[in-house]
Formats: sequence, C-alpha cells, structure tokens
Amino acid sequence: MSSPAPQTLAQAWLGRLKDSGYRLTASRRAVVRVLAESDRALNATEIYDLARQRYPSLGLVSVYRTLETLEALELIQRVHQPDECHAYLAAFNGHQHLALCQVCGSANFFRGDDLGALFDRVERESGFQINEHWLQLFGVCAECQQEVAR
Amino acid sequence: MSSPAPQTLAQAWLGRLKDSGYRLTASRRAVVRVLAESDRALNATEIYDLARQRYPSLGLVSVYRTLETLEALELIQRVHQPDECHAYLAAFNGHQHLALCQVCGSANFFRGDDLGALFDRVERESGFQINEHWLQLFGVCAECQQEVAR
DNA sequence: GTGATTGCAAAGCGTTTGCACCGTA
DNA sequence: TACGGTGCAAACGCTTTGCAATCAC
Repeated sequence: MSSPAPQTLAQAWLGRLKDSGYRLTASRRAVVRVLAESDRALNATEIYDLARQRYPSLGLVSVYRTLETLEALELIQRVHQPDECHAYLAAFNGHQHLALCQVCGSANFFRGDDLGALFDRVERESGFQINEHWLQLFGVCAECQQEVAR
Repeated sequence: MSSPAPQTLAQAWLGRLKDSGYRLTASRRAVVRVLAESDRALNATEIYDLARQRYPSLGLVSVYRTLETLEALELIQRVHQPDECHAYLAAFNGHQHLALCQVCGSANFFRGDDLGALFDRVERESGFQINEHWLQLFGVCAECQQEVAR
C-alpha cells in the first residue's frame, strides 16, 4: 500500500495522494510539481500558468480542486498577505512561522520558541484562551538586500 | 478648520473625515457609527445590514467607498482570518496585536513588547530585514469561557 | 451654485458547480 | 470495466465602474 521513499517533495506528495486513495493524473502531477518546487506562495492563476508549461491541456478548475485536496491532506497551507489572501505554499509541521520577502516574494519558515512567555502573559492578563496563532514577518530577505546593495 | 474634541470614537472619525476635506453625509455617518461601535471585525455586507437599520436608503456601494476612505485615513484596518479576509475593525496606533474570539468574534488588542528578542534572533540568524509583522491569536475570550462553563 | 457623493444597474473578476467525456487503476 | 477525475461552459457571489440625480458646503 505504502509508496517507496520519495526523492523529492513532489514525489512525497504524490505518494501521499496515492496512499490516500486518489488517482495520479497528469493534472495533479503538474500542480503538485509547481507547488512543491516553488519557494513563494502562489495563487490559482499563477499555478495554472506555470503548470500549463508542463501540461498545456490543464484546466483551471483542476487547479482549484487539487489545491482543495492538497490543503485537506495538510501538504500545503494558505498564506495571507495584505493584498493577497488566496496563495498557497508547502506546509511545514510544528509551530513554525513565516517570513515573507516583499521584493521577491520568497517565503521562509523560522522557529518561534520564544513566544511562550508572551502567550502566557496574554492568557494571564486577559483571560483569553489561546488555541492557535499566526505570526508573519514582512521585509526583505538576505538575497534581495544584496541585490539592492549592488 | 479643526473640529471640537469628540465625545465618541464615531465623532472623532467624522471630525477626521471633515478635516481631511470629505463631506459628512448620512451614508458616511451610518457606516462610521456601525464600525466605531463594533467590537468585532465586520465585512461589507454585515456593515450594510447594520447601517441600513439607521439609514435604510444606504447603498452597498457607499459602504465599499467609505471603507476605502476610512482605511486610507488609517481609522480602520483590515483583519485577516482563516475564512474571512475582508473584514474591518477600528485601527489602533502603535504595535498592538489582535486576539480574536472564535466563539463571539470579538477582537481585542494586546501589547507585544516581548517580541523584540524574537525579531532580533530572526534578523541575526537569517539576515532577513523585518519591516512589518502580523501577530494574531485565535481562541476563546474570557466572557465566552464563562458562557460555556454555565 | 457647484462639485463631491450617492444609489442604481451593469460590468468585471475570481471561484464553484453541472455535466458529458476521458483515463487510471 | 468502473468510476474517479477532467475540461468546458455556465452560474455564482463579491467588488468595482459608469452615470445621472442629489445634497453638503
């Protein structure tokens, strides 16, 4: 039932799809590869345009349906930004947080171990019970800073 | 030119609108009052429904246009949530952060003084230059916890 | 008086649904 | 072969635009 050890993220996702009872089709492969290989969050239209380079007869509807499936399997996650809240990115496990570059759009996860004290304080002071949190940083990644410096 | 000291948040916003050269109309007053008096983030349709209780001939288009104006003046801010990213809330100055109740929807700001160390660490370890950040907590407010306990 | 603002209707855009055909397992 | 998955077209819901009438100043 279980697939062989995957060499790439895309292969791992395809294995998960197969193991979950989904069929491996050209449409799904194309969408999966685009998302698994991207370092920035992409919306449906962007994925559509990129994936059609590999598989021209892909339909936009299949992109939406594949996004829904991948999100349900927690392989990808939706990313909210000031002017774009329907973009998707490979999901990470555990409590990681996002740093989004405002120049190139690249997304990087970082650890947020130091947040515990803040959460404790808020719960103590306000009585608010915290179930979940979002922490996102917006700025300029190291690479883009070097671009500007040149 | 400047308006008298306002007694309420709604009056303060109307003063800012007037001082900025906007006319005070019944539509704007209705939208301003609804938003200034709400403790939860509201989207255009919710504002429309609430504001028409005060001013029935209000048009939905005016809600959208007033939201645009209030956001440009930084009197309100857009709030992103997992399933709703076009809701608006009174804006707070300085670096406050949001705690959103998943039961009643109420929004509360809290201080995040303790974040400096985390940001320093991220900048040092990754070279990412942080310009802005979003921190939102999702959970249950003190009032709703008591409701459940009853 | 006059020009900003309004509500209506229509257009626009991104997303979802219905359906007959296709291709994976 | 069976039925899950597809692409197309149409429907849908939210938001924006065009415009003549209105109303704040």
